[in-house]
Amino acid sequence: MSDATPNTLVEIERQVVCLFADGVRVAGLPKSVGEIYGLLFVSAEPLAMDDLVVRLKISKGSVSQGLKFLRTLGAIREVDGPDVRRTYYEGDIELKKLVGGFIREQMRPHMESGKDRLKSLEVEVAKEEDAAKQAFYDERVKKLERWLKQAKLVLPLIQRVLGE
Amino acid sequence: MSDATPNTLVEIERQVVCLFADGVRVAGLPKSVGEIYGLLFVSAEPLAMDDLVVRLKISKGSVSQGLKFLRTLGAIREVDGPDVRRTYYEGDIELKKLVGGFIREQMRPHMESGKDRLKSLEVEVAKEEDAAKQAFYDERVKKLERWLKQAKLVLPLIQRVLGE
DNA sequence: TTGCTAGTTCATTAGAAATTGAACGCGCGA
DNA sequence: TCGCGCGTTCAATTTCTAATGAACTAGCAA
Repeated sequence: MSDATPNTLVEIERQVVCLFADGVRVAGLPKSVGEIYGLLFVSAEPLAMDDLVVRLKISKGSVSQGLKFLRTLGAIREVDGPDVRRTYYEGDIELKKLVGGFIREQMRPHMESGKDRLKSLEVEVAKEEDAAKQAFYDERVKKLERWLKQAKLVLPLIQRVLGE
Repeated sequence: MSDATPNTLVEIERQVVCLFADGVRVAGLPKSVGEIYGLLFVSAEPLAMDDLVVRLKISKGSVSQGLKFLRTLGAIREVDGPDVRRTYYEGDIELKKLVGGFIREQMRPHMESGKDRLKSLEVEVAKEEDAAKQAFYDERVKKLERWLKQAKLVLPLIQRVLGE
C-alpha cells in the first residue's frame, strides 16, 4: 500500500476533522457530516466514498448519507479521480456556498411553513370573542409577522456580505 | 378556580407554543425552552414557574432550567406579580434580544475556542516537512482564518439590522 | 447472462440529549 | 427555632437522533 493515502489521519487532518465535527453541531447537524466535509476540506486530492469510510472509520451508510446531504448543500463537488468506476469528491471551500446552501435547504423551508402557521394564527385570533384579548393576540401575531420580515431581510444580507 | 388562568392552553396559545417549540429546534435548543418562551410570549400577564409547570405539563426541573437559560439570553424579564413570594416572568418580545443573546451565549464562545484551535493548527502546519504539503495546509488554514474574520464581521451586522 | 464492485436504502442498534422527580437549600413568617 | 413553600440541582430514566450493517440496486465487463 502506498503511503500517499494512509488509512488513518495525520495530526493536522485529525484536528481539522474535529474542528468541523464540532462546528456543524452549532447548526444542529450530525457529527459525521462535519467529519466528512472536514476531511475533504484538508485533502489536496479528491476522495472517494471508500477513502472516507476507511480513514474516518465510519460506516458506508453514514458516509453515503453525509455525502448526499453535502451535495444538496452544494458544499462538495464531484470530480474525476484515478479509478473511473468511482465517484470522487472535493470540498467547495467557499464559506458562502456552505452558508448559502444551509440557508436554502434548512432555513427557508422552515420560514415558508412559518408563514402558513401565522396565517392559521390570524384565523384563530379572529375567532376570539373578548375584544381586549383579541387586541392583545393581534398585536403579538403582528410582532411575529415583523420577525419573519426581518429574517427575510437578514438572510440575503448575510449572503451578500459573504459573497465578496 | 378562576378561569383567568386555566390549567390548560387555549388554541391560540397552543399554536404559538408549538410554533416556538419547533422554531428553537433550528437553533439546536430543547423543545421545552421553546414552549416556555412561547407561552410567555402569548401571555398578557406575567407567569410564575408553577403556571408554566401546570399549563405546559412539563416538570418543575425542566422549567427551572429552561427559565435559567432564557434568563442568560436576556429573552425574559423578572417582574412582580400577585404573589410576592414567587418570581414572575414575562417574555422580551424584541427579536434582537433573542438573537443577540443567542449570539453572545452560544456562538461567541465557539468562535473564541475556534481561534485557539486555529493557532494550534498553525503550529502543526509548521512541523510539516514536505514543503508542498506544508504550502497546501497553510493555504487551508489561512482560509479558515478568513472564515472566522467573515463570521466576526457578519454577526454584529445582523444585530445592527435587527436593532432598527 | 453472470459475476463483480460502487453506491443507496432502511430496519435495527447504540448513543446522546432532554426530561423527570426526589432531595436539597434558602428565606420568610410565626 | 421551626415549619412551610419556592426554586434549584442532579442522578436516573426516557426519548429521540445518528450510526450501523445487511440487503438491495445499478452499471459495467467478460
